[in-house]
Amino acid sequence: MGRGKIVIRRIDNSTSRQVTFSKRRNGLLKKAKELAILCDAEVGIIIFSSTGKLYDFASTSMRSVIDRFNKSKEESNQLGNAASEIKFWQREAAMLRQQLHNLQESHRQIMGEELSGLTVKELRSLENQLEISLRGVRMKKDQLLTNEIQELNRKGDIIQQENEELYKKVNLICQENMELKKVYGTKHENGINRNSVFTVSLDIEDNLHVPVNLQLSQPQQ
Amino acid sequence: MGRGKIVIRRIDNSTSRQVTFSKRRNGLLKKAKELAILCDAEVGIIIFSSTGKLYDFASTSMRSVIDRFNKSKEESNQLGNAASEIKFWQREAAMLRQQLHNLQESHRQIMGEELSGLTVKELRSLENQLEISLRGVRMKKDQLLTNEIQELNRKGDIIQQENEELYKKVNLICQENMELKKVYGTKHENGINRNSVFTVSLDIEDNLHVPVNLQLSQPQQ
DNA sequence: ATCTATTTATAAGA
DNA sequence: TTCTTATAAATAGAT
Repeated sequence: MGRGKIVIRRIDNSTSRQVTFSKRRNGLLKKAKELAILCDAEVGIIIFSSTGKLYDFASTSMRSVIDRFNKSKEESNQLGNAASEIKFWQREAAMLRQQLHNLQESHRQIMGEELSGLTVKELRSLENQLEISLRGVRMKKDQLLTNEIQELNRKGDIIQQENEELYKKVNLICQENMELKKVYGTKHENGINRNSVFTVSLDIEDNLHVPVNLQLSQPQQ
Repeated sequence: MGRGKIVIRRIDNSTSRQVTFSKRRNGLLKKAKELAILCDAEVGIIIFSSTGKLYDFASTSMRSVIDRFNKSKEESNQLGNAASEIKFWQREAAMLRQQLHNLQESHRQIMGEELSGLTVKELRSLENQLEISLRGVRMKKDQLLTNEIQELNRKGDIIQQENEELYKKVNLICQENMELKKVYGTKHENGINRNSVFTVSLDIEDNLHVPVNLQLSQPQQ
């Protein structure tokens, strides 16, 4: 795969050999990673260049790969006198790996992947489970939203109440002002006081509508 | 590099995964051999399929590769150092336990349990995922049922066709019998032949309705 | 390193 | 598993 075909034989030119090594090594490692991911395999690669430099890849860990290799090669323990504690932890890890694998499997199915191989009955039970889950999630969500609405309504009520009290106070003060004006108004007909009171009154009436609307509107989000 | 581009992600369909594993494993091993030869490198590859089957290659010998690897890593704690190996497996187990724990958590949530602590946004995403899963499961189930119906219809058709042919044959034989009776009938008026022929004809007509009904009825289950 | 003409690998389909 | 074939990917050789 290149400008020309080559025969598989040691490359004589040391520079070309070096370049090709670098390119192909990367290719090999990439493909090993892909194989591990695509096919859910455990892969380990060890490469020593002709100059002795080490390059390696392991989809899990090299130790795990090599240990598994040794175990697989001779069902007995050839690592020599492996202490029983090592054996214990290895079994522990194997057991956990198995559990993880099983859970991953069922998780994938729940997520709607890997459905081939299931019977209609199994699919029906899965469907049922998903419906139950969906109901649960929706109920929880609705509850949260309802709580939020209630909370907003409560706050709205408080604010409205506050405003009503303020409104009463303002009216009271207006009244007081009127009384005062009646007493002192004829002395200053230039209207400065009248105008300022009028403006304040308008502002307050505008603001009073806000909390009322707040309570009636649907909380967004 | 194929009829279509693929993303590097675990292949869901177990059959395709198996086929791809087989193809790519061969490709990887071939490239490893080429690298070793072309570039005068020492290469070792260990592959475990998802079903646990071992495939390996070593340009020299796996023992040599692994020994060199261990030496190169300059880990005094090679395959022999028990203390470090125990530590390794303990760490491995802890890591796996953590993974298992995380997956269990998310699995519980997917199953509609343990929903407290989730925000509305998270619940919405969960709901969405469940809907997608449910759609997938239902699609798969419907497909299986549809296939079953098709298969039943196909079988029904075949049986009906068979019966039609049998019906034709019977008619032909009846006709023949009639002819024979015309010729020999006057000689034996005791009616034994006539009765037996009549009975056979009735039976066959009864049977003929069965396959027709079979094809029209909806397959159950 | 980067470019690209070619070869090679392989995805999809029987 | 093995074959075929269209297409994607790797890479040999050049720059």
